[in-house]
Amino acid sequence: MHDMNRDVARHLRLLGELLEISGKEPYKIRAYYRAADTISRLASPVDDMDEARLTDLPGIGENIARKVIEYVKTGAIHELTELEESVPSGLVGMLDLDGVGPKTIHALWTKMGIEDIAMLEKAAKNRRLRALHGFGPKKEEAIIQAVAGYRRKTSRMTRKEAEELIGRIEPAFPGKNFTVAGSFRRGRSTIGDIDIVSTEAPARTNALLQEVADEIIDQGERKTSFSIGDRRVDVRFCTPAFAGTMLLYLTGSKQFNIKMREIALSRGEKLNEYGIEDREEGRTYTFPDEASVFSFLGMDYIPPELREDQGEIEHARRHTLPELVRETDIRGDLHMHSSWSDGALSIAELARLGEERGYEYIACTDHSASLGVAHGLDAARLAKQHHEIEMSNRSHSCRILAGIEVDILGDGSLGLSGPVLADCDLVIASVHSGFKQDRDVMTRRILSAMENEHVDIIGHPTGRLLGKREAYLVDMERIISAAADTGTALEINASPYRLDLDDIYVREAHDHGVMLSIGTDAHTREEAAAIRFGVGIARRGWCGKQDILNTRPFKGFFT
DNA sequence: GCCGTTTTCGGCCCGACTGTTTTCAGTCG
Repeated sequence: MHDMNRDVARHLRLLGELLEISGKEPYKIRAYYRAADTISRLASPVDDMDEARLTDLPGIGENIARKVIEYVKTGAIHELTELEESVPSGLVGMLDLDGVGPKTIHALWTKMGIEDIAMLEKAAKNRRLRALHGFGPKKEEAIIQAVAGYRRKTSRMTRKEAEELIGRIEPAFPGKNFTVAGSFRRGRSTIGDIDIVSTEAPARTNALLQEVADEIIDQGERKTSFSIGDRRVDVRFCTPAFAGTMLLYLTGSKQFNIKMREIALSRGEKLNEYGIEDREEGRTYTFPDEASVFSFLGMDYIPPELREDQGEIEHARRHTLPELVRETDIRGDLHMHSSWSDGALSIAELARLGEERGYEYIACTDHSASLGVAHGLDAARLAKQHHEIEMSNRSHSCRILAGIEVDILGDGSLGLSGPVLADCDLVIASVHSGFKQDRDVMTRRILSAMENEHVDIIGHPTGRLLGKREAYLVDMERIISAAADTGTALEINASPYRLDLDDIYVREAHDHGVMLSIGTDAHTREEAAAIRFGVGIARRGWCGKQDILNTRPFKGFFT
């Protein structure tokens, strides 16, 4: 995300949190949270937006627009600065404790002088909290547990980790009557907790969940929450008759659900996870699947990946949603490594793997020699590799494209010369060094690679490693605009550790008519299956089949 | 504070579960 957008979003959120702890009106607070949300998922920087452009954004009115402009100009928001002076800074951190919310914090602060997590923990252990109205021994114990949980709090999971966790939960559903919903189903690049809808009998499943759970958080006939591996899992039980509204509800997103319920309200209906109640007739309609819910509300089916309240609801009502790319549309993987550099598979093994996966082609894109660590290829070895690729292509139905992943060097030049690149079928240019350059230098560095006539694709364009390394500083607006001008494709790197481009930039690129390519960056057999993650990100970026380079058939690929 | 295929004012999604309560507030998703 753009730094300024991130800063502005963070400050608006903080403003909301401080107002909430101060006990201000909930709707005002919600407005700040919503505005922070909008700005944090904005692809273009707020730096140079005027009041008119800002107020066009959903959830941002005159008041918040002025605060955004104030922050961009002065680096501070006056109202926030004042609030920070009157509210101890440690209180905001207490919001991260499970089961501790703004009302609790307000009471602890004003009635007991508790100002941070350490003070709270001490008071709970000394059994002083039970003196407060509404607090008892169980609440004290819950707070002690919450502090412990906070200390081992982990960041969001990769999708791969989430899949492994789901694998550990599966034994509790021997009948397989469950669907993973939430951000996992929406295809988000990282996952916080796991949400599950199940049509199993609650009593039986609850007993089985006891076996897989590390700790049961709460348990009921309709809903059970537990932790496993320091992750939270929420299970909602339903019958097949109302599985549609239950799945819709638990898939979210939160903003999407709010908007859907507002639409139902405007029709004189009430939407919840059990169905849709016609308030006039007083009868409730139930829906066995999501499609019938959308249909009832006069909308087209919205794929989970689009459910973020980013315009998809309006499109669904006007019947103008795009048809999204599917995994079965993918005809080849455009980014794989072989044993010629740091991969595990030979060229022939790549071809066989491609055949097994039903691909027409795989681009073998090993590293160039300038990256010493990865047994990169120089011109001589590349020529030998091309010969082996030719041999393989004679005997396999899956064609290997003789590609290269060439380094974009610090000054924007490439790790291999023009004539060498000209001999390749496909050239991916990627940044693998000098991540600390300033924004303008990095941006111009990538732009010069895009201007090189041999470069087809920019690999993992922002260089992020999820949960490990932030994206380098780069002006994605300029990159996207240059990609449109030069006809260079931007990669959606499908590795679950990267998922780079981020979906907000994919959507921006898509809107600018930029072609995207999906590549797994696989070094092993197993990693080649990651293509599904990349397709998910493409879908979240509103991409159809026509927007993705590797949905093209082998013939016509080079046209 | 935001917003309008009812509205420029008066609304703002909805329900499960827990703990501390005698009927509900707080938190969460």
